[in-house]
Amino acid sequence: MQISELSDRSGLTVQTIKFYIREGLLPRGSAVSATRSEYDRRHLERLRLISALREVGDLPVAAIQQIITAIEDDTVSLHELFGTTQYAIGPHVAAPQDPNWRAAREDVDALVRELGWNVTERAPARDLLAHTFVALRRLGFPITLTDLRPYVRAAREVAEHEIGRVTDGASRARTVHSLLVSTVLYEQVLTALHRLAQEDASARRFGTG
Amino acid sequence: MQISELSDRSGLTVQTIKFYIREGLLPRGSAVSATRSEYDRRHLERLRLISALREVGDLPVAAIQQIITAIEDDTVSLHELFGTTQYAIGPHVAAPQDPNWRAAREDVDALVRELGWNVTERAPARDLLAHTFVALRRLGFPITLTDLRPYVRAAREVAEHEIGRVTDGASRARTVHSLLVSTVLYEQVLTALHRLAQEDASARRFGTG
DNA sequence: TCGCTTGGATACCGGCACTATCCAAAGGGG
DNA sequence: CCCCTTTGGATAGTGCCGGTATCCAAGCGA
Repeated sequence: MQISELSDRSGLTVQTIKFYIREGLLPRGSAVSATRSEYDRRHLERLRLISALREVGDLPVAAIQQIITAIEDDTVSLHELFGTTQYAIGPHVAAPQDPNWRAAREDVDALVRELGWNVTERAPARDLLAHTFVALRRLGFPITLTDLRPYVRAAREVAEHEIGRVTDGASRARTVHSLLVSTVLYEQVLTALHRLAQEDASARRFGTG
Repeated sequence: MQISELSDRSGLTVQTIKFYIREGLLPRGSAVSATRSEYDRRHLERLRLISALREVGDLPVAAIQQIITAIEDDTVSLHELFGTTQYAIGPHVAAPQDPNWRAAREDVDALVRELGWNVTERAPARDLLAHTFVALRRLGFPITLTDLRPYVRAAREVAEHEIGRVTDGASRARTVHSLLVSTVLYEQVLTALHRLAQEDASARRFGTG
């Protein structure tokens, strides 16, 4: 198919597709002549993946580029791809020497150790959690490990479910999509349901009717 | 205190503080002379709140502005403030006439109804969830209500815990902070723990050691 | 033949969250 | 009292990001 058809079917403009090619998110079509290239189903699927990661997952283009690079390297295992995705998602904070921050990060590391979770030292999610600790404490809402218990429980159950859902038998492409979907997209599902459940709880507690 | 001290204590530059005043996130100090204003503890607390919502919650300035406006209006109830926050957080999607989108949104509405949740029709989280449905289906990963069960359970438990934690006896300012913290900041806590739990699950399932 | 599409390159744009500058009018230490 | 710094307030500029727009030469196709 030509780029115009790719555009129609993906819902993205030709310009945007060219942009994604420039940025290395999408491989070039196979050149048929100097002014014609042929695109196939995989290009379309790739574009759908990019759209999902951008529009739903809200990932920056640069992060998607890193993920794509890992996807296209067949020597990258599923777990390594997972790590790449986590790292690309961020946040990327240069650890400040603020003692409060250091203490929070220490608490996070202790928590992970206590839970026995097998998580990289560099996982940005550690920083994200530490960041929330610092902010909570600065606002005068100290956080303790018992406060976290319900969150840990919920996170563990949901994560277990997600990783278990990754289809392992199919093609690598399919499996990889399955993994990304389970992590990036279902994170949004959890967030959305969390907000809805909060609103309901708020209505019951504070609502007037 | 003067603006320079406010700057030191909040960790924000004088420029940024002035910017927040211009944007209506922070009230002006009480003018002492043409070139001197007095700031107090509330200004500092406000700045800490703004920083938390910006840096940890990743809210845009415009969203924080809406929340602040609601905070400062004493006639706004806690539940209304909650709604304002949810709305400010977004996403703000102009519902397209795409039939897939309509169907997804219908599914979300049906789910909310079935759960008996008391949630506004306009809650952006409905759109967020619908958005994920569309993306998942386009990628060939259809989603069913049973898939959602673990998420619903987790979301409900955590939300219940959060709303229950909102301190109701203290001053309005304190209660309001408590509510915002419980929603915006703990959303990040949940996200971070979710990612960590996923990495652990991934390590166990796909890890090499 | 003639208009439309394409590949490829380059330039440009709008939104966002600051950041820099400037000015006149105070402080305030020596 | 002098002079250096700080401040309030306004206006302009910056850097990043994710696209858009434009242009050109080279096909394609009716």
